[in-house]
Amino acid sequence: MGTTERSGAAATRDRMVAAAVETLKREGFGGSTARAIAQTGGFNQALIFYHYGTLHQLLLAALDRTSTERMERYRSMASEARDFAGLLRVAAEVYGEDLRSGHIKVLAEMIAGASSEPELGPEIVRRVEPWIEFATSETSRVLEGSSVEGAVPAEDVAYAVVALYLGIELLAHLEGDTARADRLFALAQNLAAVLGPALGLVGTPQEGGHAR
Amino acid sequence: MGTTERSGAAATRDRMVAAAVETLKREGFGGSTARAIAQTGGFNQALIFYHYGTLHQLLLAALDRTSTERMERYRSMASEARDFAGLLRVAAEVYGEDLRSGHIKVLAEMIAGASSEPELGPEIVRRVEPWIEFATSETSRVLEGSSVEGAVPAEDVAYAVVALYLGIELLAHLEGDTARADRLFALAQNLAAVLGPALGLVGTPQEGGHAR
DNA sequence: GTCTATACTTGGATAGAC
DNA sequence: GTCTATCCAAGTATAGAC
Repeated sequence: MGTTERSGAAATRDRMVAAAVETLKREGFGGSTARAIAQTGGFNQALIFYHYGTLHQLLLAALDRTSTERMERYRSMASEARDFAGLLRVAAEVYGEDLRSGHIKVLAEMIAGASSEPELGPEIVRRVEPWIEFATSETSRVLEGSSVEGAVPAEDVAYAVVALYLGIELLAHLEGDTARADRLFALAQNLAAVLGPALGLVGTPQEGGHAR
Repeated sequence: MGTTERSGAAATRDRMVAAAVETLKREGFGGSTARAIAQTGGFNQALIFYHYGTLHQLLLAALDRTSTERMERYRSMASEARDFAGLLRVAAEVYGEDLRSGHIKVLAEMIAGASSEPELGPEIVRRVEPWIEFATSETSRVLEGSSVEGAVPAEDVAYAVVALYLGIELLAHLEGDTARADRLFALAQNLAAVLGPALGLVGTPQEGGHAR
């Protein structure tokens, strides 16, 4: 039991969330109508309203699922990295998965879509915050003891990193091309190898349990 | 004459584009319906189809207008800057204008909205490319003669910069807060002051005529 | 809990008067 | 060239049968 499968209701709700995620990735926010999602999942459109009340609730549930799923992945990724370069290396790997699978696209689409549905705004803000917090704690860890600690506020760097991720998603999917994004991570790793030691950046994120 | 005002047709088309831009900023892609735009501009909804054929064409015209307008501003800004730090300073200023006025939001919304309207994709790609090219040429200029030239491909940096701009737009408007973005530019200027000289970054973008 | 049928709304687009 | 009126498609959401 749990979130996997089961006869009846829970299993259906699961399938519906999965269908919503897939539709958001493929068709974007504007293309994720109740009818489109139902067709993707092979169930009836009316079920969405029976189980979730409104389409927005289902979309938010979809965002919740990808968000927590990926957050786990990013956390375990970060806990494995031993230094700054290693953190960047695994980050590139995990982000590569996202880019190709479209997980972050769900977030970007929901953020952009929120402009036309004001009621979604606050709900989405709540779901973006954990990512900024995660990026902040990883950044502080990397900066700890470095020569720029104090001069570089971790929150600001974290904000930039999250923004960069979202922007890359937008561009990569627009052009249907992930090669540039891949090269960007390679470049970041090279720069890290050069600049990191010079600034005294190390970061020892493996001390576990530190999760916010 | 020209793009400013005139009796009749040209003036109306101008008002329509202006209304489309304003609506895109305020309501996002999904909220920019023909009816919403017409109401914003105080003209009749049917006029859009008379003058532009389809709503998409008007939206693309709106993107064209903001895009070329802002490109001029960015170009003249860049040509005034004498070194890397100066470039960052004026960039912060111009981007601040954009952030508050919502000019880049139009671009971000169109990119995100393109997911659900496949026909828009190629048109939007065409309108994003000049920005990446502009960022690329500015980046090469800054890197020229520095110690990292050769190790740092200008196109990749430019891609990252454009992505970052788009991402900041999404986040800033979601949270209705431009303070973080402002601090980010302040931070970038501090880092530039420290790292720039160390890497031999200078950049002398004032040699004019170098456009594109 | 799931389906079919349908009410209601909104939006893109066209026709035709002025 | 601009307006009113209207058509038609697509969307959210509900009612009611199974």
